[in-house]
Amino acid sequence: MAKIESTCGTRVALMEAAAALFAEKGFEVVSVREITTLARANVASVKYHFGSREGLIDAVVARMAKPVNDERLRRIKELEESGVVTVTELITAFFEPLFSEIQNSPLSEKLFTKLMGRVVGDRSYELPEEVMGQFREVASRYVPAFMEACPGLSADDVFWRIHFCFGVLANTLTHRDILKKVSDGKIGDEKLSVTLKRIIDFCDAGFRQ
Amino acid sequence: MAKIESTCGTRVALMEAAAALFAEKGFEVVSVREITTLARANVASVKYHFGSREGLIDAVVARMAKPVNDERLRRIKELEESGVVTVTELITAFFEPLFSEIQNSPLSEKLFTKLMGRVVGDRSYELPEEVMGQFREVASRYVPAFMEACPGLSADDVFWRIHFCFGVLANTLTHRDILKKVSDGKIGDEKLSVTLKRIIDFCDAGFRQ
DNA sequence: AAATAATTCAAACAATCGTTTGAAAAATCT
DNA sequence: AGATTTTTCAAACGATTGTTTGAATTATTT
Repeated sequence: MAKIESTCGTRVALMEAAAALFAEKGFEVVSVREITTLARANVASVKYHFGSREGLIDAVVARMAKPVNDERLRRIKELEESGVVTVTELITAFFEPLFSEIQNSPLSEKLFTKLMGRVVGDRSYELPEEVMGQFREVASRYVPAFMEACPGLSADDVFWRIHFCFGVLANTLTHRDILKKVSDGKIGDEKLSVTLKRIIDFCDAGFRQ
Repeated sequence: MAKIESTCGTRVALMEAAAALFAEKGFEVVSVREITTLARANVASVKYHFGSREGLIDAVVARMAKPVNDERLRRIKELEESGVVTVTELITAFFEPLFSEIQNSPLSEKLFTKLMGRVVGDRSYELPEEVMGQFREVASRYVPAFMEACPGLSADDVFWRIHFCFGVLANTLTHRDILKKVSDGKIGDEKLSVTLKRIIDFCDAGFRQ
């Protein structure tokens, strides 16, 4: 694995090395020594800068989730101010911020995508309370909006369908490369924006049935 | 965690204890000693009966996946012999065997569901070659069938949509209890068959758009 | 330039990891 | 019954885990 250069200190180098390794292998199976070696830092630097290994994970996850969730909130406010909101608009407002963040990340698209998928999908570790709070706030905005956009649906229906959309998202992010394997390299090389459109179309149809 | 009684020897006790722990925590974070303690067996018994820790994981996963994939193959043969096949029938034939197996499992429904979700969703570990072979065979049957059932779709479309269905399945299995948390206990207590119907309806609509 | 604070470092901590050993116990076969 | 195979067991293996220490180094402030 290539070494990662730090442009502003050990702290950032640690987070970027950790992010790359977490993406590749998952949170639970990456050791502190792997991270510090890749970041060209001392083993003790993790404790010094983040308190513990878990503190580093939390920092990495939080730094990644924050701009996405902020943009989700900004988008739904914008939508609600503009009048009647459709399911399609809501799904798009929920999914797109993730993908634009992927494209702006310092990590390679592939790594960032995998890492983001793990944040959403892995539950071997506890999400940091800071990120849980973000998700709760996002949910508290989007769930009522979805219910208003689908007057025929019960709260159960809406909750479940949002949950399904999450599943599509998480699985696609984490295992995007699997398609290439299964199809002998014929499928899975398209641009991220094309994949995003597939996801939105699928979830939109599933939601509206 | 409650102790697990063995009805036919250490080997089975190890597999059941391992299955329960893998379900609860994930494959990577459960130690051999945790497993043997829960199974009331010696540490060395894992090496004796399964060769290694990985051998035990493989055995647990294979034992779980086999009847499901067998039933999937039986179902699609049955469908194809009966004439024209619809997307809805294919999705049902693919999903239902999993859920009937869940209900027949010696594990509690909750644990088996989580474990099955990890088998489908976790990619921190490599699926055993035996199970990979099962999945390949199932895919080689279902993909052409889906393409025939959706004459308007390209191979790309079909692959991606099957992938999305997998995502819905994996996420629902692993994180079924999350809905209860997010909704303050109001949602998520329904019967498994009801949830299965939700999944099928969602994927069916998403697939046919 | 001296003093103070922030950061890095090699080395070691106890704990746990999966695995191995060789003998004791249990089960099976002759 | 004795002989043979299968299974269990306590104990230890080296390797690796996250964390901690206290001194050396660097950066910042006075």
